[in-house]
Amino acid sequence: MVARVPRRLTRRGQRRREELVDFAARTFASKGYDATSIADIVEGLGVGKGVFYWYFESKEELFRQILVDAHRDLRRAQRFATGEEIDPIRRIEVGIRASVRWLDENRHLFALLEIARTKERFAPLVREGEERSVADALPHVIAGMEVEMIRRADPLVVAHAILGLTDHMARFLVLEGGKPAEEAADDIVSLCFEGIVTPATASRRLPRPR
Amino acid sequence: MVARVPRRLTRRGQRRREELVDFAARTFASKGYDATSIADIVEGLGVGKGVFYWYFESKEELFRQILVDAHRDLRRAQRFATGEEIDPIRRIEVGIRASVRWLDENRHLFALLEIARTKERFAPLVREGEERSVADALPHVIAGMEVEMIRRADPLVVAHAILGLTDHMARFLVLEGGKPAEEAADDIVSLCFEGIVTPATASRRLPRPR
Amino acid sequence: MVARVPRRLTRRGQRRREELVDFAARTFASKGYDATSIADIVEGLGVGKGVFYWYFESKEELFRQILVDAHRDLRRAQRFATGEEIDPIRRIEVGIRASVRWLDENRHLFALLEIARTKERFAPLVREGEERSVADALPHVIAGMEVEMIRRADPLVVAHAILGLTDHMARFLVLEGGKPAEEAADDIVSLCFEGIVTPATASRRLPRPR
Amino acid sequence: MVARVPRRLTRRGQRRREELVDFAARTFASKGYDATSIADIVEGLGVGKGVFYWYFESKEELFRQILVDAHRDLRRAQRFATGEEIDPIRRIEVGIRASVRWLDENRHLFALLEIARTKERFAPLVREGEERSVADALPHVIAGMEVEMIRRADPLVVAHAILGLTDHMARFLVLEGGKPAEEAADDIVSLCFEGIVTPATASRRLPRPR
DNA sequence: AATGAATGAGCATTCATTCAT
DNA sequence: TATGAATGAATGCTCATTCAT
Repeated sequence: MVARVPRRLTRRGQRRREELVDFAARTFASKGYDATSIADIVEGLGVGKGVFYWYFESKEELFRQILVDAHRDLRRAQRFATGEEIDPIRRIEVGIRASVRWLDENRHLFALLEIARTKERFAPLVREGEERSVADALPHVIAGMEVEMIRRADPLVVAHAILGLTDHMARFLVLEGGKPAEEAADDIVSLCFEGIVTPATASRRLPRPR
Repeated sequence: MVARVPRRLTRRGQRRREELVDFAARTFASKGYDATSIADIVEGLGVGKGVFYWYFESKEELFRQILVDAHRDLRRAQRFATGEEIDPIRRIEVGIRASVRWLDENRHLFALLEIARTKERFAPLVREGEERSVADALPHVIAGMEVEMIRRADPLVVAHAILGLTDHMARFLVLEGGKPAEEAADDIVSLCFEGIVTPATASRRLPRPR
Repeated sequence: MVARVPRRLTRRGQRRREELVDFAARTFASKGYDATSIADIVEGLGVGKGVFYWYFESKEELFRQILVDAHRDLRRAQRFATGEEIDPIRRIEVGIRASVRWLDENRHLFALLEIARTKERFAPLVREGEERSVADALPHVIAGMEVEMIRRADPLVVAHAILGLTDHMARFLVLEGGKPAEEAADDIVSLCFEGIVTPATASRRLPRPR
Repeated sequence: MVARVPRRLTRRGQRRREELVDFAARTFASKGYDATSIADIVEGLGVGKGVFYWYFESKEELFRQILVDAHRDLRRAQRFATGEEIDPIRRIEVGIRASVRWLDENRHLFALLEIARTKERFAPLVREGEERSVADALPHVIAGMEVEMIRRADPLVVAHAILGLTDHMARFLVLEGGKPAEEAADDIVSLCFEGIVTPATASRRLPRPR
């Protein structure tokens, strides 16, 4: 009921806690949030039920924790990758590549985000994380427009498109299609920067049909 | 549990059944699959619990039913729209527009698909529907490549990219952003066909970084 | 979570509900509120756990229900008894006698009230019931003072004293001491109306000691 | 579980123990016995759980301890007050005053007694304490009867009536009504010794109604 | 076709108590 | 003496499904 003081943990306690977080994340990812019971988690680790509640206030809190950690980790990966680039297009590109690599290496967390997105209780958290990623990319998009490298349009829309396409194609190519992350990233970068039509076609845009 | 013969229904029975399907769909969409109980559904309609099990074998069967219907409906909308076009690019474009319109008009079903995608039990169904939509689009993409209107690449990848971008941007622009469907469709079509970089940049692709 | 519509019950349902209320009341009275589990109640009646929640929203709601019913019943008994009396002293007397009789006949409810009084959640309910009983007696006390039959003092204090003494002595004499209700009532009436000192002593009150 | 030898405590240990008893008493009084967990107590004092079980065998033992201590303390207060009086009526009066004062100054213990009275496990303890208080008062009541100061009646009944009235009115006037203890004691003494009817009425007792 | 009633396994959570350090 | 960690039975409550009428 009352917000609890975060426990002071011994080294042993910290290890336990991490064990719980990791195992729970994988279980949530494979069975879904509702279908995963606390019993599943503690039995999977061979510990008593009380252990769970020694480390977490509730199932919900743990899930939230996992989400926040995942987002922080993804963002860290993106930032680390883009750290040294100057060229705005290049920055975006390495961002995409870092994302695909992370999604490949943390498939279960990727799945978790999808799950969370569909739960009213967790959706805001996911959206918030997404907005932060978009916000990270936004300056590069704007910079790209200023130097006429990126077509002038609503930069927010463009940034979102990049993220959405990366997400969707990473799932399709890497997770479902089994393509190596590096190659999938090539495809995604291509799609983003070259578009899907030939230059000749791109310039002869027709009036809105219907 | 023996597989049950689908009931032959009177006209009144059919109306009842539709009522159940529609109300359930909306409830599933707003509360989620697990959080929606059979009681929620029957109480919401002011009928007894027996009614539900008269028309459906289980909660799962109902949900499956809803999903299949939704996909059939979406596909019908897409097909109807593209019916008269010849130009492959144009066919794709009207397909996108039809999709966005449908997602706008059937927001709850859109939400439902997202939910289903994250449940192991229903994911194959959604994926199957998606594959069918991709398959519908594929010939147009291939045709576009043959007449050099679409850049030569794996047509499956291209088709998937179009669908993924449409989905993602429709959610962001229409559902979350409140943009009118028609304008959102303009944006999406633009993104698909013009890409996000200026023509000058598009041609000077750099080597893969890192 | 949401306040539930009271169920429409069939005759069979009503009987079940009463069975539950009665059995629960007796169990609560003998084991206490916390020590009585829902399992105790349903197992005692040989029914499934769901039955309980078909009729009641929660353990707390049931307990509250029982308390309110008990108070209503007690008050009804008191009112019925005093109905025809005119003399204010006499009205009070028959009220006392009716209370003792009720407490004797509903020992388990008596115990329940004591239990409820000590639970923060239920105490207001009990206090409220008590206040109502006091309010019922108050006019008689005031009338008695006006005709110089009752010593002039704060009538609220006097009314409370009568109730408190009745309660306490009924428990001591009837429940713990096994005295017949009628005789216990005699004692209580005596104590109330004759006080405990001889008339000679009563008039020579000394100054406050210390 | 073997009965444990009471620990021999260092001075520091004794202080710790008292701290626990006092804090626990206040917590039990405000939240109730069942609702108070060992965790509440040790966390409230900022110590580990082991501490509790170092000083007490169980939650129940601690509660029992508190009850016994409370009774001893109350009785000591009563005895101290009546110590010098000779007049039996006066002895009773100072006893009442001492009780009210103690209840006022130890509100949480008062509440505790009420709680304990409703728990089968602890009720005998409370009853025992009460009987002891009654036994303390009994000789004064008998003496009062012998010198014709107190109406001849069952002295046990009279003694119980005094205690019951004191308890009930102290709660109503002091705890719930906020009246100063001294004034409340005046009221209670009045009620006890003067009764509630006028002398004229007291003598014309009517036959038992009904 | 439909209703109210019933079932019982399953779930998240609590907590007195014990244990290793 | 004291701590953090662990145990596991018990609890209130939910819910898909079945049944009698």
